[in-house]
Amino acid sequence: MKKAEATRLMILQKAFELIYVKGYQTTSIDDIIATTKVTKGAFYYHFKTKDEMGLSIINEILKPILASSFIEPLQNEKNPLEAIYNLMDNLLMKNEFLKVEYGCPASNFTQEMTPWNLEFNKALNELTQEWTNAITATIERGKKSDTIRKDVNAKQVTIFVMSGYWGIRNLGKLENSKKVYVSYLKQLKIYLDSLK
Amino acid sequence: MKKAEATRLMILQKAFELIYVKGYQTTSIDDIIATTKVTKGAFYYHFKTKDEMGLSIINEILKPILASSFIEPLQNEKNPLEAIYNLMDNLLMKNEFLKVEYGCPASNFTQEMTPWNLEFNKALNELTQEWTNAITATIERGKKSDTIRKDVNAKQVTIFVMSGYWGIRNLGKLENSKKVYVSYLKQLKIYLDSLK
DNA sequence: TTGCATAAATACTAAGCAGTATCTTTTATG
DNA sequence: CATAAAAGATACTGCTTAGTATTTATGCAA
Repeated sequence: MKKAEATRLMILQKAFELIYVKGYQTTSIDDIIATTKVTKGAFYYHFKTKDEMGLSIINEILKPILASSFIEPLQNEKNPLEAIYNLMDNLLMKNEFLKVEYGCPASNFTQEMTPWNLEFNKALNELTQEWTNAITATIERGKKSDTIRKDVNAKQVTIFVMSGYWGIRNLGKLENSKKVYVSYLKQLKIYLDSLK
Repeated sequence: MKKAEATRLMILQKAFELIYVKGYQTTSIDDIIATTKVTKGAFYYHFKTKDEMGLSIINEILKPILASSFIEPLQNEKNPLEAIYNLMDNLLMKNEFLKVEYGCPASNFTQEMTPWNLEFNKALNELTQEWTNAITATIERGKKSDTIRKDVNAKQVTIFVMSGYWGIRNLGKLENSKKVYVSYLKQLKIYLDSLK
């Protein structure tokens, strides 16, 4: 029971890294069993299909990453606007797992799987919704504590900020350079300051 | 010479539409010859490989679209900030070819082909660079005509605006709704106004 | 009309793909 | 230690893929 759970998680982890680099469609099960050194029998013991594995990656790998790296940091800072800026700065410039040349895993997944796979779409939507809610809540906190103007539309700002993040990840991927991240962050700061 | 050129273009056009909907990897040559009703012999007469066709799509289909729908509109309006806003509004809300559920073709291509295909990356980079230059030039025009503050960093603003566009296309794809476009556009307007 | 390059049709190949059937090993429990 | 279930190994299947080899039709210059 214990060791099996470990292999399952190891498969998910390694498969996730492969998919992050190569994309879901182009990562074959043979690729996965080659890098995990797990046999096909073992793979199909743990997962009925490739898509079941893909969904497990979203729910068991991506969700915890979202919680720890995308949501928690927002809740541990006092100043809401600083919290949002620092989150982005950390994700783009300091996070060691997310690489500029591979973009954002959730964004990649979305681009690749949506709209032709409904189950993936649903799982990714939930993921995004969680992040959206966390950012919106942070802005509302700012409005309550008077660090953000009352007339600011929290939901709209969230969408604007999130779209910028996804877009700059894609742009960084294209240019293979963090330079664009720096520009983005500077303008993000200016934009966020305008909400005070 | 004439009819052959026509079939070639027809293949590119139909293949582009298929790829826009399904993605490059998952669009097979058999898919393409089925929908174009062109035989494999004809296809491989016009294109040495699938990737050569893909590059031709970028250069012969995407580039003209970029010029006519993404760049020209910027040059035909007097007020630079309005030009940028109206461009985005048109692309997101009014353009009949670009569908919310399929996102932005260039962004999709970038996400899917970069970083593992250098030639695609180069072609897409040129494409993006052209758009970047056009937006930056528009902002500089605004600075000269005093409709935009002199201390505004044109390049930075361009990157910020472009990343927002790409991101919101991806978000729209995920939610399969133009609602997010409306939110994005409202905040874009506020942001652009802050540059006056 | 003949000759020849351009253009297109047909049938094939070799490799890769997700998934399965069947067997063997490991592990937990009485 | 016996045994049954859990976990993993191996070999295979049927199908799809990009690309090729070869043949056939078309259009145009002489």
